[in-house]
Amino acid sequence: MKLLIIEDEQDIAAFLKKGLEENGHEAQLAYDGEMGLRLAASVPYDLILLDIILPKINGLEVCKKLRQELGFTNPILMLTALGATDDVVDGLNIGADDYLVKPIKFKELLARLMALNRRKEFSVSNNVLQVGDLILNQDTKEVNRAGDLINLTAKEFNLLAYLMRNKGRVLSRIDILENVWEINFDLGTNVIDVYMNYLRKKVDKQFETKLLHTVVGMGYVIKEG
Amino acid sequence: MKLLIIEDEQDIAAFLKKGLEENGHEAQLAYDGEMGLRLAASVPYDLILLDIILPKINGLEVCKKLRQELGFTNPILMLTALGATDDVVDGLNIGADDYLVKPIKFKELLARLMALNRRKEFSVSNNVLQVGDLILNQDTKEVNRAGDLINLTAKEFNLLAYLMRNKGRVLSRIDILENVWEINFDLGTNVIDVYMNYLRKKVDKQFETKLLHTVVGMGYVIKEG
DNA sequence: ATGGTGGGTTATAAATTCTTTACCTTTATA
DNA sequence: TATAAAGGTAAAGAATTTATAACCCACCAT
Repeated sequence: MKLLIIEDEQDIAAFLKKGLEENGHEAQLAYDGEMGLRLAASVPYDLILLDIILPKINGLEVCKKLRQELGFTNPILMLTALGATDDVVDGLNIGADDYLVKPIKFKELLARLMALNRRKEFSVSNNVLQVGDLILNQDTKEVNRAGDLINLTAKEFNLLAYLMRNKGRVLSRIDILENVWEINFDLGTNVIDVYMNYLRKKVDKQFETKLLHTVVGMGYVIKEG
Repeated sequence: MKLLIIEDEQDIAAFLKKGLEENGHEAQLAYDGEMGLRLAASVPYDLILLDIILPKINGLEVCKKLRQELGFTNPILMLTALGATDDVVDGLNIGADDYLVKPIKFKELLARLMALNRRKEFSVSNNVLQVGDLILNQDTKEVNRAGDLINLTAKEFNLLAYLMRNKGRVLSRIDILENVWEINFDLGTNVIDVYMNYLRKKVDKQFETKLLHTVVGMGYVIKEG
């Protein structure tokens, strides 16, 4: 497993990293909440070990952001000082999966990693794309916006996924034809226009802020602004 | 949720039962391991609270039997005295999902119930797959739905197992061909369609809620929704 | 040989999706 | 502001996809 340890106490962090690596895992360290979030946003971890007491952003806040803003779905295991029951309760309510009380017994940590991992199998790869409040899951082929399930046909789904994979980038019709329709010639068609229209009806119409934008003479983009 | 509390200390048991019921759960009591196993065998509980120190059969033994002999797949939450770390580690290795240290803080218990429930869907034992009320045992090759035994041929079984292992994920015909038929070319066949049809007749037809879904242009999924 | 069973193909109707067409609206710019 | 180009949209028709019944074949036990 590839793990992230967010922990400011250097000796504990080093102890955990060493122990985990000796047991065949790959562990990276972050020394404060900010750094932890930055790493989690750029590397797909299987599990995150998260200390509650941290500089800059505390662990509970980090946990919430991991779940809500980064859409992190793998297990989060919190580290807490003995007796901080309220923190633990908060953490579990915010989206942590488990916790360990310091001082950490390594044997117990490993047992808990196994327990968490057993049930993880699904959220393995992060095949979830997000733009604003629009979420597309490439595994389940489900699309949600602000909680509502949106029903798309296969072509519509592929077009939206392609746009979302290139969020913020303007895609020409040729780009889109090549990548979604797998055609590299033919410009005498307006299928794309028609499909953008379909998508808009399903994705944007009933919402205030529009995500699908036309750039006249250039193509289409999906973005929040 | 329907819970079973296996606990010999009457005051703790009563305290738990009362608290859980006040929070909208249904709780039953067993005062020793034997009674606990008997109840678990006859009633389908969503979760079991299990004390480790028990008369007749101790909690660890009960836990093992629940998993191995009764095929109980829902969460087991162990109750343990402060400091009994080894018991906890053993319990987690044997198949428990979590533990609580006595004295029990009720607020924490509730938070943990929520946390367990969120991830409950993934069954613990590796050889038993479950989607809704459909249960497939990869060891005995038995398939049940709502208690009825369903008779499948080998191919049907493998196809269903593959779908269930990927519950919620839409699988393309190519995925299925590769994994169930072990063919990586050939698309001039519709065996899959035909077999899905067989499965539907046996698995879905006589039930109100359908589990097998086709996603036009993408493939098939098994899921509850 | 015979009949049953599992595994697979073919054929076809029905459902759904895709594409084109035709016409309308908006935008850029001279 | 006039004009051409670009984009939006409804609707019809084409094409693809899926469900299902019927059929075929190989294998196995009798």
